[in-house]
Amino acid sequence: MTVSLFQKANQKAGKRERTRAALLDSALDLVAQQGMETVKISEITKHAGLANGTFYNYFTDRDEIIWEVSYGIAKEIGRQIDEGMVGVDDAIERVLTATTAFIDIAIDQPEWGAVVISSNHHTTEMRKDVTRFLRADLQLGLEQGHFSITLDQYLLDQIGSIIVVCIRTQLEEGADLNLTRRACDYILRLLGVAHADIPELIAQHVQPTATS
Amino acid sequence: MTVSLFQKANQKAGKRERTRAALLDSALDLVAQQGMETVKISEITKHAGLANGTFYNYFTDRDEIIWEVSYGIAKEIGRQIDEGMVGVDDAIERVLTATTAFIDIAIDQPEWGAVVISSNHHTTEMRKDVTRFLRADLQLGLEQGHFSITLDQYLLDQIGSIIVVCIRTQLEEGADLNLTRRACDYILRLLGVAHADIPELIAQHVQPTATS
DNA sequence: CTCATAAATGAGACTTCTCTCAATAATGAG
DNA sequence: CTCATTATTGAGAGAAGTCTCATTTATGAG
Repeated sequence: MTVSLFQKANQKAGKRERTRAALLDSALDLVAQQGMETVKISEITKHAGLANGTFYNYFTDRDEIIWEVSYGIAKEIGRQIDEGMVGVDDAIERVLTATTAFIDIAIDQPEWGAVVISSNHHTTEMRKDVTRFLRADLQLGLEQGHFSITLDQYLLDQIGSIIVVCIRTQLEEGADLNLTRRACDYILRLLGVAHADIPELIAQHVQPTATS
Repeated sequence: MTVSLFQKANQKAGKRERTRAALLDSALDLVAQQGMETVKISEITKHAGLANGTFYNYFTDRDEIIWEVSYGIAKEIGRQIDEGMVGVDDAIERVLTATTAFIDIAIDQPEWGAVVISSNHHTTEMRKDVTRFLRADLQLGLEQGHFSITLDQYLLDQIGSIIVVCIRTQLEEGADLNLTRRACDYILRLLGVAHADIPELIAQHVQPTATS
């Protein structure tokens, strides 16, 4: 159940780094279970197998660690998405690839999905971070003549929100590839892609295999 | 600044009803300012000009009053929207009318807008309540051959979420009729309305006059 | 192995609320 | 106006956390 996003590459780092990562991973776990609002410091330390006071050797307060958890996840998801996009040149393909990758990651790792959803509601900053990967692809699509849109943060928020609803629904009701396909459909409709072309485009890109 | 949704028709009711309504209106005000999570009971009573203990003559705990506030608003918005829809027969017109009315109400009365946004995130029940007015109109649109959709809660959530993003953006950045028009545009695109028809449809329905 | 340094510990002082209740005040029917 | 009923009051007990700090424990360079 426990993932170790922060421990990851730090196995051989000094004790200080390892304890810090243990606290972050513990916080991630708890945020996943109960949301960002209600996690208690005493829970984070207990769940990490540490004493209460240890927390204060590493973070000044609750907000600080919660923010680092969110940001760490956002960066990691961005990294994973980029990984799968190398060599994809067509803007529509890029949008579909990124969207399905994003949703797959969030569903495969519900801890992250929960954080993505909370962050999206609560901070404009995180929202910009999460939608940044889309902006360049939409710009490309405009240049390639695929889209009929006004490209600004409002549009990015609307698309991000389609993705978030898709993730939230699957987290609540169970994974369902069909909902991912429909999210892709809705996004292409929003972007003004010709209605008749959409089914074929999606069929190619949303295969019933999960990400690695 | 203070609205009196709950006091409204109760001016002549007994003292009990008036105090209860005062607490609800006070809670509404505070929820609007700081969200549903952080409102304290002691704040609600203080802001209503009552003593702390009075709260417990009317509600058992925080959740109870917060839920009543949300639900009261949802019902009132539904009522106001229905009011403006009498005699509108075409499904597309109905969807546009309801959408713009909803957004206008939430922007005109930011207290309500804030609650709508919070409720949407937090309870499936409230989400169903808020999207109920749409369901029948989408069914009508299917029968009239206007839409190309699968009509279920997922679609309703996606449309609701477009509206919520529109409201959130305007609450954060100031009222902007253009964002309302674009939300309508996005919704019609989502519903599969022919791209070429949309501008004209929207121009008729989103006038630069606010609701009554 | 030794020892200076760094890390971890957890009891408890503090803070910030919620909720109770005996005492007080207001209400309105007769 | 009277008085039983109903509503309000606010002090304080209790619950649930946060954060501090003197003390103990672990680490690893020499």
